[in-house]
Amino acid sequence: MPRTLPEPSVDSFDLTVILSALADPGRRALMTALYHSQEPIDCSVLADKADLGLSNPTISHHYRVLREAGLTRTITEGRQRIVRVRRDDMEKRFPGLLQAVLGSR
Amino acid sequence: MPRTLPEPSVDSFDLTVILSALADPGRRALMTALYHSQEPIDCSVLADKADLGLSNPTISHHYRVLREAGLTRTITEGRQRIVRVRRDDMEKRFPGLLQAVLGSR
DNA sequence: GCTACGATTCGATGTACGTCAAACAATTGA
DNA sequence: TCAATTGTTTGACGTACATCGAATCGTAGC
Repeated sequence: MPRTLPEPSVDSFDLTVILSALADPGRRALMTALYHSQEPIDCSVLADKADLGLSNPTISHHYRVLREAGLTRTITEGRQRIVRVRRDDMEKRFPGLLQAVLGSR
Repeated sequence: MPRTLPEPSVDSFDLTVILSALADPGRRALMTALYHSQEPIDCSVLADKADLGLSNPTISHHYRVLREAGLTRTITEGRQRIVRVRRDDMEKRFPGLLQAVLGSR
């Protein structure tokens, strides 16, 4: 059965944690691809699309950092992981931030 | 005679550097106070206003990081340093970013 | 059950960063 | 010229973090 991986509530979003998450180029590449894809997407597909030169453990680590910051929601689907941007929550808490960081080009 | 301390041109702004600079709570406190003060302000006055519990060397280091990221402009005025936010440059390069990060308070 | 597969966790390693005390530099005023 | 003031640089220390290989976990399909 599908389940949602642990994530923070909107109220506990921490700007320091969020900016630290977005400061890393690899994580920002993932977020940019995810942000522009609109649809939820398979983690490995997204990783291919972002085309980082990183190992699977490292990419998995980055997904965890993004999720635990509150930027993404991850749902298990069999052996896959489906990830999406938490647009509404981010917009509610830090309006305009994602657009400003990821929106350019 | 007053002089402007070294700073990057708008074209060489690096989002990774900028987000890393803003990710630190102390630097963000300085930036928030500076952002809301509108006027250029003396560095030590700003540091008092931000009320960080940090030593002078550390605060000086943070000012340098902010300046070298392109977030601030610093001008020497005798023994003082006058610092201001590079609003126009930031708005041109990353529109909405400062407002999203510093505006909420 | 057993095997293959996708993804995470563990352990280790190198590097970057925040922090401070001490030393240094530059300016002001006597 | 000298001393006080203001801010920076240097050097050191501890911690946090990005990264990878190897081991582990959970699911799918036989």
